[in-house]
Amino acid sequence: MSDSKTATQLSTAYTPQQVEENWYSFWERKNLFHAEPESDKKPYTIVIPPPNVTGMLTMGHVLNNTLQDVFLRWARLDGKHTCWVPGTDHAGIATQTVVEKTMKQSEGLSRHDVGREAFIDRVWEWREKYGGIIIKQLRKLGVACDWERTVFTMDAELSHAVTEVFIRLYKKGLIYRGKRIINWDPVAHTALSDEEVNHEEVNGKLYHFRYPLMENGKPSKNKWLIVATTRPETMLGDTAVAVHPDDERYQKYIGKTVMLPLIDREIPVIADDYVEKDFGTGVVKITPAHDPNDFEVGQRHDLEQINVMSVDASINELGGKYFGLDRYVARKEIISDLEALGLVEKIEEHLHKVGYSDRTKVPVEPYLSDQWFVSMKPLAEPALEVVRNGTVRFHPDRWVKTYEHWMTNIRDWTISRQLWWGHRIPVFYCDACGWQDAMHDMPAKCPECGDANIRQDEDVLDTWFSSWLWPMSVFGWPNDNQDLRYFYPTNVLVTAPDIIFFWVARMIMAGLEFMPEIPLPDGSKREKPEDLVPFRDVYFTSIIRDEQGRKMSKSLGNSPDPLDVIQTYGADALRFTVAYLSPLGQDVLFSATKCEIGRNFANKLWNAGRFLMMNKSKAEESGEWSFTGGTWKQKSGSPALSVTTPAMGLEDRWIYSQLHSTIKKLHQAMADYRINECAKILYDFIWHDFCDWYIELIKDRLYSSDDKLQRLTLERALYIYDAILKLLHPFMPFITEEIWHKMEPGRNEDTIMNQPLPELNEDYIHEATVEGMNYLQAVVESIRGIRGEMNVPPGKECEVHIRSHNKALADSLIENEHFLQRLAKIARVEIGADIEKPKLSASAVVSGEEVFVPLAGLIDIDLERKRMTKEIGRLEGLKKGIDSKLKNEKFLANAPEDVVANEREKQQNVTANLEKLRLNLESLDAAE
RNA sequence: GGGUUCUUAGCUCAGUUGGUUAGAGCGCUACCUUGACAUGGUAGAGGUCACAGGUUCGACUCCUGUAGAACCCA
Repeated sequence: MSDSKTATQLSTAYTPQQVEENWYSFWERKNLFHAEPESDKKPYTIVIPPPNVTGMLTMGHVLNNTLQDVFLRWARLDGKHTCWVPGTDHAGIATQTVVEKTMKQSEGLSRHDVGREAFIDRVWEWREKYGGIIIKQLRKLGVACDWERTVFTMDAELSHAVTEVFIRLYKKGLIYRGKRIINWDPVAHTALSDEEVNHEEVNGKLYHFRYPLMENGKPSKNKWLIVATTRPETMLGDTAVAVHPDDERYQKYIGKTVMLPLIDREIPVIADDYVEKDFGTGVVKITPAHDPNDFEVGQRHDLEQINVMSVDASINELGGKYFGLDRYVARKEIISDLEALGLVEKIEEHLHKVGYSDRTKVPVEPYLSDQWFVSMKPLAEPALEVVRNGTVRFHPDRWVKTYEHWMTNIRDWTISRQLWWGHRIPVFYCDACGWQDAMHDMPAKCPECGDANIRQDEDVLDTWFSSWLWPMSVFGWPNDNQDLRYFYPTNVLVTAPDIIFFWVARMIMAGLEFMPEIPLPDGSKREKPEDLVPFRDVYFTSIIRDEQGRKMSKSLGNSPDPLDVIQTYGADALRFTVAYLSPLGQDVLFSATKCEIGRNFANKLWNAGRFLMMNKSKAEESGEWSFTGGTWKQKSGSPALSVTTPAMGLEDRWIYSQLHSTIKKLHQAMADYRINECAKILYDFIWHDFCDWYIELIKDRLYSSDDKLQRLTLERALYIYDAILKLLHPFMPFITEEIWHKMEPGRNEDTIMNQPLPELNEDYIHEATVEGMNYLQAVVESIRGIRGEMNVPPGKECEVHIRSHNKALADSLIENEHFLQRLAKIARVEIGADIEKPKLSASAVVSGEEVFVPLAGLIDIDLERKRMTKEIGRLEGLKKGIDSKLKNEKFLANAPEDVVANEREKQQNVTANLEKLRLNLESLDAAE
């Protein structure tokens, strides 16, 4: 197939679907994403925030992974040795729940029916079959993950790291077991950490109950203390009522007792300054086993802790007649029973916060139980320091405050979970002698007494207990190896801000605690904080919301399926749109139709490329010349043309200048993590500078009969276009790869991924050139404006007469007057200092120069008068502002010199322009 | 209750250290199928930058307060 056919056969609309499939399999087949340590290159590493193994691709993932891919691909083109490690986490509760449900539905079995080992086998089977769908889906997005390095938190190596860390912290005394009030998930039947609980405001009730005072060993019939509670059912476990020690109303009752109704337990009235005098009646019931504050009060006063609930939050045998009832059923019955006894004082509407399980969405139960905890204070202190001193930088940096707040008020981490799926706690017990220790493998017999009955702790660890090791464990920690030495620390972590505590903070702690033993690549000791932290930069992504600003969620059904979006618009379009719409730190209101931004942009790029290729094919038609390696080659061996060949026109110098400004701005914005800025910079340069202006400007030369000029023109345009493809590639990898290959058919097995970015050369950035071009553009636009407003038919040619006193601008315009023909349908240009204003002409002032468009027979004097009056009005307003500034002595005294000078210049220009406009308006009146 | 953030054109949003004639995309209006592109081109309408104070020669930008919205933590 000849090149010319290829080019002309290109569809006028870009269709991404097939193109994207093809290139992704090409990249994978060539193993382009894989990286091994290379000592002579600088690494650039990212570890993926591991999606849940049960997960499906969401818009959140799209944003997150697009950003990572942009950073990584940019770094790669910028000469770094890039490695992006993908993987999933085992998501203890979610995965276990999914498999339990499946089992229940298909076989009617519970996990207890099959037993622990068999159940875990089933989870693995499920994972083999369905787990990691998201890993496949991510490929559709085009991400450059090193799939060969795909890891899973339950892999043997990563599990070893988990156990090792547990053992070390255990031996250091930083992991302990204790009986505490924790957050209990009554559906998943497990403890949760504080971070896994979401507090939401609900309209509840505040119940006021009468607890009869004891008099002479009997409950009084008419004296009572009124307690206020939002949770009546917990009264079954009350072991005291409390008042504030300074509360005068209740002084006389302190030390007395009341009778707990329904249960008939005599409980003391105690004084504790935890009680708020103003809340409710100032008397609170104390339930040490069901409220964290009450627990502490209970400890101070040595109160009994009575746990009245089972693991499913139903009332247990200690709840008397309510035994077996669900907590909310029990609540209703307790209220009606108390009402029957006349012990309900009142019930008020009450807005309060209820904690919900992050996983199962049911209200958590504060629950007294034995759990494992990590002491966080010692780990938090150094981790706080590295963020405060900028070793780890947050983008946007306001998250530092949130981080500081959490780190300085940090509480111990509940790490045990009453689940089967996960890393089992590596603590072993000998019941015979009471020995216990943490170790990798179960000992055959007790090291103390020799008893062979050793049992392992039943619980597993919080999934985040493996995730916090992720940047180390994916490279094999605790084994010292080249991967870990070379790729750690990673460069940037891209994550949603809602897991700043779950994950970001804890990873920093883990890095500082566990990495000092791993040497640097050169074998020297790793001791500087910047080598220990898991990443230097953390990019907190936007949150993707729907068009009404609601969070995307499954239950609302307001989340477009990214795969559908990709199918409709293409992955490039989705990626670009998401990057374009996501300012650092602000939420994004997204809907699928917004992808038209990216799709249209891709189409624009495609058609610009198609246009250049069609011209290239035409130039190659004779067979004498061919364009390869970025230049023209001739069979006879004539020297190639080059972009550095002299005689660049204004438009050439201008587009080179714009290109290098663009490169410069992109580097800066990229370094500042202002990704939406990068997308806008590219969009504007490509669409407006390159397509709207440059391509239009070179058409005359492309269509000229001088084929040398044609080739030279094309060479320059193709050079710019090639640079565009590379700069845009991180955002739109598929289409850029596709076009890059189409540009030069010989590139078969090569890839744009391995090309270097166009190098910034500031010598090309040329202020005077840009000014000259801007003048030309402004003249064109003023003529178009006149034509438009005077309703000059588009096909009708006009003349333009320019009274110019600026020789440089005039010369430049004379040199480039042919552009006015193409861009403004101007048949003839007259330019000079003594040009007369033609009668019956429309006029404008551009850069101080008067532009006249003779319009005999076409002009509508009234319309033109209106147009000019409007412009005069605008300038008058402007002048007024400037005048008052320059009259203000304080301004003259205080403002910097350049600002004042600038205002003076503006004043002169505006005044002169106004004068010209007024004169021209007068002459219009005269012409009538 | 504490903290963070937001409020700029009809809609969605940019606007980096205070000095711009306050920008873009969509939508709208008019014209245009001109030899890359109608997923397009040209021109145009549309904003007292939530409100009230303050700092400053100068505030969309900094400070305080008010109103509304969102999120996080107790």
